[in-house]
Amino acid sequence: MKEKIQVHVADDHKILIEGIIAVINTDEDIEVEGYSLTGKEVIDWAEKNTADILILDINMPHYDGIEVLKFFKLKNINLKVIILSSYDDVKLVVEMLNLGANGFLSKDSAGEHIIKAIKAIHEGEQYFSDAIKNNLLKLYTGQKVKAGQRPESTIAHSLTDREVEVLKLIAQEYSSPEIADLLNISQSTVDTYRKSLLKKTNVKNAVGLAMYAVKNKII
Amino acid sequence: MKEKIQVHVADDHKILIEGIIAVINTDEDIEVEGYSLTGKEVIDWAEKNTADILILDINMPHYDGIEVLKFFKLKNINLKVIILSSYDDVKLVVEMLNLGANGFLSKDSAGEHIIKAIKAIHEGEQYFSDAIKNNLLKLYTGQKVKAGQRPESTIAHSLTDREVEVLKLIAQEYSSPEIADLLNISQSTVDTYRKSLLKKTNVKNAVGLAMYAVKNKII
DNA sequence: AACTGCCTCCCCATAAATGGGGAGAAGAAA
DNA sequence: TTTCTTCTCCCCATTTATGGGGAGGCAGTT
Repeated sequence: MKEKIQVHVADDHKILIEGIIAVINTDEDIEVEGYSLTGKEVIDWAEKNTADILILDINMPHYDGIEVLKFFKLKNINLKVIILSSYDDVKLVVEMLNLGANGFLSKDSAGEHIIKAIKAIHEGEQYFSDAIKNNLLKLYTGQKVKAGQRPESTIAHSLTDREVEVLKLIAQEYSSPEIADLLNISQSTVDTYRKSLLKKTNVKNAVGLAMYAVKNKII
Repeated sequence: MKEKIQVHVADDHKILIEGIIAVINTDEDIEVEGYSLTGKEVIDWAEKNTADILILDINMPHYDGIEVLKFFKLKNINLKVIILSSYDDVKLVVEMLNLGANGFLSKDSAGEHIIKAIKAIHEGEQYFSDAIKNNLLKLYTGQKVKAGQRPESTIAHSLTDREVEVLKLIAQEYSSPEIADLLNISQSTVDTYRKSLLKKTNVKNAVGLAMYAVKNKII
């Protein structure tokens, strides 16, 4: 008799965690090792414990999914990660793939998909919700997304630290003069960041930046 | 032996529904009658079927929670409704109370709270997540929120149809000249709407309007 | 008839945002 | 050393957004 696959679940919605646990418990080969309610809890947990697979929500208080992945990369923590997402945002998927995520599940998908995803990823494959897979294929026409293969990021023009700082403040309704004040830099500099943010994110105006920040869980 | 309380669950996240069903099944007095994945499904269901209590997500595709409540009011459908919310937005709570919602559960709350909420509401009381209750009390100091009582809305300066139209376009990155074009009105008029929107929503700028639109599920 | 809410448009002015360009300093990477 | 990135700041100009006011038309209510 083989060992059960150990899974850790991280999501800020307790009800959802309970649902996932209930679903996973219907399968004999998988076991929920524990759960975390915030990104901080995940990081604390990962420093002392381990599991085979982490199911990770991208939207959590105190360090979101992306920051958790960055932490793992930094600390060389090797954990297979399934991203649980409300969004089928392709840019986000690419960024997370580059950060080491192994699969993506939309919260819309039925519970049974969790089981499939866990087993596939445990076997070293990748797993994508249909919606996400389709979006990916549209982007990387000709490139197939299958086990062991990872599409190269072409749009990962990731924002610099300072750009993210400014973006956060823009999304919080601050004007350029106010941001300049808060960051102790000149308004010209803030405006420079505005321009590069508009270019990099490919949106039209500050509203678009705010929406981008929301979608990408920057705020 | 008394009848079980019949509950219908509406949420666009199947996993969450499964979680709620799993939780509810642990209680002997409650039974899940069925579920819906979109607002439209809820409305279709409500026209032919009934239950004691509806657990309703505010954020669903094809008619969101608020529109479902409005439909119930219009059709005089009397169903006790528990709102399942990711947001503790007070304005939203007040609006939904006025539309006939009986209780509010944050998705953050543990599963056991669902049971409590269902039973309380079935007894004719109201039920609020702690976070929501606290916010409400802050607003209506002195007014107690308990069974049979419903706080009067003081901030329900609900937006007019045209204002909502403009707001939607603002949140989609359109500028005033563009909106004027789309709605076949003059830029001056669009700017007038911008002003009244800023006043009514009490935000600072277009970014704030966009965020308001997101929070209040207007887009 | 008087009132009220909503939609529409205009005047004025200032503040803010966008779009283009250039450029220096510091530090990391090659 | 040279190259690259990031952060910083400035010039220019135009377009948008914000803030204040007023006002007519229209529909529905009292």
